[in-house]
Order: sequence, then structure tokens, then C-alpha cells
Amino acid sequence: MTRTARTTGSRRPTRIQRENTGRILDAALEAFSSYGYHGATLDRIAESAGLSKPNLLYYFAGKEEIHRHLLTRLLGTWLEPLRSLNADGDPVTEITGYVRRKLEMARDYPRESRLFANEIVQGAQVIEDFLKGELRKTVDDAVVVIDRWASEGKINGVDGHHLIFSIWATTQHYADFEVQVRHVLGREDIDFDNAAAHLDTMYRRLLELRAE
Amino acid sequence: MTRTARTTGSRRPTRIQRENTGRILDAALEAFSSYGYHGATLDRIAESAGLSKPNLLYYFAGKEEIHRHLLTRLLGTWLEPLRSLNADGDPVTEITGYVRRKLEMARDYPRESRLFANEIVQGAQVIEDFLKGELRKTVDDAVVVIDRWASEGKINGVDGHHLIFSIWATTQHYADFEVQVRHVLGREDIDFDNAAAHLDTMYRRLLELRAE
DNA sequence: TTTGCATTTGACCAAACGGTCAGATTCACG
DNA sequence: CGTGAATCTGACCGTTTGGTCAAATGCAAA
Repeated sequence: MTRTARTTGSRRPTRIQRENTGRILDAALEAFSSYGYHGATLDRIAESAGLSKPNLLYYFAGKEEIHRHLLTRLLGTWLEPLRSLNADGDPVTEITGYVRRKLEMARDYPRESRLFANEIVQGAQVIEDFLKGELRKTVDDAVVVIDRWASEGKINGVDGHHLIFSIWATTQHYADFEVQVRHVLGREDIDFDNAAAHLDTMYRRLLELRAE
Repeated sequence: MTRTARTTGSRRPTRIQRENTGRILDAALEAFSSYGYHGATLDRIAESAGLSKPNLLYYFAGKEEIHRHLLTRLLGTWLEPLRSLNADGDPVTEITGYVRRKLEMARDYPRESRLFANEIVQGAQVIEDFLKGELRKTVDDAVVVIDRWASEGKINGVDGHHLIFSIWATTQHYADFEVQVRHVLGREDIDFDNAAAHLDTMYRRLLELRAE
């Protein structure tokens, strides 16, 4: 048995290992986010990564493992902005800041967003536990904070869960539905500045107390 | 040549033709919306429709044709609510009514919504012309109306395009990301009533003029 | 009941797919 | 340089997939 890379999990990764796994994951992210899990093929991923298919399978046990690896890597990053919602900060600033960060993620990591979208739309069987566990808990925590802000009269009354859904939807839309946005606007690049301004306005008007 | 069904486009469809094409399209919609274009297989669709695969291919030329048929059938329905925006009506009523109708579509036709989402996320090559043509034109018309409402002081200033994107995103989210919503809320069924109330509040606060 | 078209089927095919394997080649290090 | 491990490859395999075809069966009207 001369298998390595995967099997020698104990030893630290070689330079070649780091380079190749990196290129494989990048190619796979591109493929999965563009064509979905079933539409992506190992041959394409290997070619796009500049490797032969057997060589690719020398680094990862199979298609599923690559896919799961990408998703798992993503999930942490996904939650972080919501986790860092500061209960002691200014409510409107905190929430519009969260919106801004989420929009920046859609701008800077559209492939990751589409990978996630593909997974959810098609039933999310791989990350079901994440949704029911970590994600739900994090959301519930955030909702508690939002509810408190509302009951203390610091923001308008609002359904915390659905507010978060709206924020997710409106920000990720620019990554997941990028093609549609581009064609409707008739421009090659999406104007994230206008999008940011619009969303900021929208959530500000939703939350800011009206002068009496 | 004894080919029929497709080739005798002139004669009116038989009873059997109507029944079978209907069941095929239903099974295909279920499959495409659940597993994406590549994930859906003709064998499964045929079995789910209660037909043999060759028999299925007797009614449709191939996988692509079924897919295109479903998408094409959908596009008209998709635009209709936006088209029926009444420039002479009350602005806030018109827009929140559009939101409500869109949300009802997400509730009543989640498979169609996911079919559309799958298509867009993966590049929308089939419906590219629709996006650049009909859709864009309809949106532009609606934006003209919205802009006029704003310039006439009937609603708050708002970016028409991004308002529409937000409405699409927030409503379709409940169909496309249904699994996530369910798991985060921890319920088997989605509470569309709360969603409707939340969205109504949000777009109302965005658009309604503040008392001065 | 006959007749002609519509419908259905089983058997089959080529291509694409994920994956395996034995062996060749390259690399890092003493 | 030598050596052992790490890396890489071509050839190959079984399965699944979209699709074809000739022939069998069902059906509806004369």
C-alpha cells in the first residue's frame, strides 16, 4: 500500500499537496457552482485543475468528498457575520452593517453563494444537520437580540426570523441570480453601490423609529 | 414513417395524448425542480409518470425539449403580475399587492419557482433571450411607473430596479430556500401568513411617506 | 369486423460517467 | 548520488444515461 495524500493524514501536507488540493478545490467550486452537483464532472474538474482524473482521485476519495469538503469549508464563513452581531451596539447600525457585510460576501464570493444556493434549492441533504443545528441556533440567538431591541423601543417592531430571511434573500440575490440582474439592468457588471444604497435605505426605513 | 404525437402537430390532440403529456410534464417538473436539469433522469421521469422511457420519448423529442417546454410555459405566468401593475392605482397598494401576489405564487407553485431558480443559478442559457428581451422590457416599464410615483411625491424615493429585485428575492426565497426556512423555523410547514405580514410591513415602511 | 392510425414495448446502442489499478516517474532528503 | 516515499499516468471497468428501432398492441371509425 503506497497510498498517500489522504491516508497520511498525520504528517503535514507537502508543497505539492497544498498546491494541487487548492487547484482542485478551486476548479471544483467553479464547476459545482456553475453546473450543480450532478452537472459537474470529475473529468472537467481535473482538466480545469490541470491534473489527470486518477491524479485528482489521488487527493480526494471521490466526487462526493470534494463536494462535501467545499460545503463544510463554507459553512463557518457563512455564519460568522450573523454571529458577530453586537447586542450592545446601535441596533440600526448593527443590522445595516450585517446587511452590508452579507452583500459584500455576495459580491466577493459569488461562487460560494451559488454553491450554497444549489445545495439548498435541491433539498440540502448534505447540510441538513447544519441547518437544523448550528444555523438554527445562531439565528435564534440573533432573533432574541432583535426582539429585545424591539421591546426596548430601540427599533420598530419586526419579526426577527423573517427579517433575517429578507436580509439573506436580498443580498444573496445579487450572487445567485446574477445573470438575471445583469440582463435586466443591461450592464456587464452589477452596480453593487446602488444595491448597497437601496438595501441600506430599505432596512433603515423598516427599523428606524418614526418621529412622533 | 408512423411517428405521431409530435409530428402530427396539425390535428388536435387525442385524449391519450393530453393525459400522457400532462403526466409527463408534471413528473418532469417534479424531477427538474428537485434535482436540477442534470440530476433528473428520463428513466425516473418516465417511471414517475407511469410510462416506459421509449413511450415518453414518443411524446417529446428528448430531455431538452421537455425542459424547455416547462420553462417556456412558466415564463408567461412569471411576468403577468408585474405587467398588471396599475399606474393609475394607489402606489403603495399596487406594490404591496404585487408583493402579495408574488408570495402567493411562491406558496402555490414552489416547484415552478425552483425550476426557474435552478435555471438562473446555473447561468440561464435556455432563457437568456427571455431575460434580455421580454423580462427586461417589462421591468423597465414598471420602473418608469415607480419613478413617476416617486417624482410626484406619492411614495418615498427608491431605486425602481433594486426595489423589484428585492421583491423577487424576498418572495421567491420562501419557495427556493424552503428547506432552510423550515429548518430554521423548526416547523414542518412554512408560516406564509407571518411572511406576508412581514413583507407587507417592510415595503410599506419603505414606500409610505412619513408624516412631516 | 375490418382497417389504418395511434400507442406502447423490449431489446439494444454509443457515449459519458465515477472510479480502479499496476506500474512508471518524480521528488525530497540523508 | 541513492533510495524510499510521494506523485502521476494510461489503460481499463461497470454502470448509468439519453436515445433508437422494429415490431407488437390498442383504439376508433367505417
